[in-house]
Amino acid sequence: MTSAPIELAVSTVIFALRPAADSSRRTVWLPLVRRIREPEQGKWALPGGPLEPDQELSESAAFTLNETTGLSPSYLEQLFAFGNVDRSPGNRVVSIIYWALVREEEAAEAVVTENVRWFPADDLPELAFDHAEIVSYALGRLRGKLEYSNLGHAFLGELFTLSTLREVYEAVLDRRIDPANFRRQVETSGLVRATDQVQTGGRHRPARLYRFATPAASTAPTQE
Amino acid sequence: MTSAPIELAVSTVIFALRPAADSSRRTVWLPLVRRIREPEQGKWALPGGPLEPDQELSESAAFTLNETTGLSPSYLEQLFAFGNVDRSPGNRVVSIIYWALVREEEAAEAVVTENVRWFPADDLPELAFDHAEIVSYALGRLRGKLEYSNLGHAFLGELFTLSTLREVYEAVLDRRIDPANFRRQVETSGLVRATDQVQTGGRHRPARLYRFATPAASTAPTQE
DNA sequence: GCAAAAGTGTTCTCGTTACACCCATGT
DNA sequence: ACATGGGTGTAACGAGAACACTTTTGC
Repeated sequence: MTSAPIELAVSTVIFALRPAADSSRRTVWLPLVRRIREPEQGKWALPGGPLEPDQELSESAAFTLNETTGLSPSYLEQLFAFGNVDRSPGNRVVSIIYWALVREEEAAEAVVTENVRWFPADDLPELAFDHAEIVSYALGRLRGKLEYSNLGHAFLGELFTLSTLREVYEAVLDRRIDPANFRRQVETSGLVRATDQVQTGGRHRPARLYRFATPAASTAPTQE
Repeated sequence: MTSAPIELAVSTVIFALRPAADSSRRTVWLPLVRRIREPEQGKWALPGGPLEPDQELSESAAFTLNETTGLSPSYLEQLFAFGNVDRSPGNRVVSIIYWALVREEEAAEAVVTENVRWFPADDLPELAFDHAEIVSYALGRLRGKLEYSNLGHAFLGELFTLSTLREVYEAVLDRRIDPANFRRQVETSGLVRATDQVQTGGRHRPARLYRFATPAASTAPTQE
């Protein structure tokens, strides 16, 4: 009289910046996969899969991320473990959710198939299971964390202008930021260092290029 | 050729305020259980156990908490899922960790046996597995969260003086706080409401009693 | 020259800190 | 009376918001 074992899965909320539908500016997008079997067949869901016995949690997240988008994450962190008894009809699944960021330059090359598609974070289709709630929670974490860390790093390449960095913040936080104040805040934060290069080409004064002072941000208690 | 399944456990870091060893003021304490079998037999560990198929994650945490201390938590929130491949010798265990607060008045009645004992958070014995790392992470969360929420609620009864509340903050954050400034900050925060009662008995001016404006704090994405 | 974004300067407000000082009670 | 913590007043400081203004490019 052994009951069915509890299934343990790892799924990932993957964020990237992409031009908005009206292409005026960038907004937050994420890739979803269409479920090809029951339960919830046909609905869109977060990429993920069962945890393998010899696989670290973050490895599992990175694996499904690559499987889905063909990309490598520039940032990856555990979000939360969702395990409500009734979150999946018919079986008990505990999902450990990660969230990841990928650079815009790379996200442009991401794989798109019949069953893998990118959606704007503020205009999602109906999602399977409790995944809508998960995405909403992940978005909150992204916004919150951007304000007290150098998370913008993960969306940008090595060199960038302060305008570009500001656009990242405006896209994620979905509000305008005063360029003058933003400049001072970033410069005094110490997270960023000016280079002696500038970016020309715009119909205006060239912008100085910056780089991040620290290589990356990882705040999980363990680097698993 | 099926490999051993991954074990899924739920453990809890339980915090309470208790008088320090020199009894001068209160500090943070937590209960640990002694492992009575391998692996890591004899070492102290966080209370926990395997997740049952029909049990919510938080139910499992509350169950082991009650089993260990005989108490009910006034606050309970998921902390993190620890799942490194090598964190437990011989088998693969993914532990979903909760952290909990219990009121001082109740914590005084907590069960203590040969294999269950309370320790000061800043003077722990050698712990089993990665539990020392887990406790350290939980302490950081407790301190961080205290500063931007009404978490102090969970340590206190319904009525309290602002001095008592300040002592909670001083115990958790382990630093002195200016009473005058603390008073103003709390009063303008709106988290607290003055009553028309005072507490007499001290050899000084009676202190006004306050109560929290909101019944409780729960910030997990799901109330599981 | 003009538009546009880069970059600087200035002021205002508000929250935090430090600390002086008064209040009300028990002994 | 006086010690003790409860409670109020106030000035200094610093971070952030608002916005005027100057600089340097492309066209």
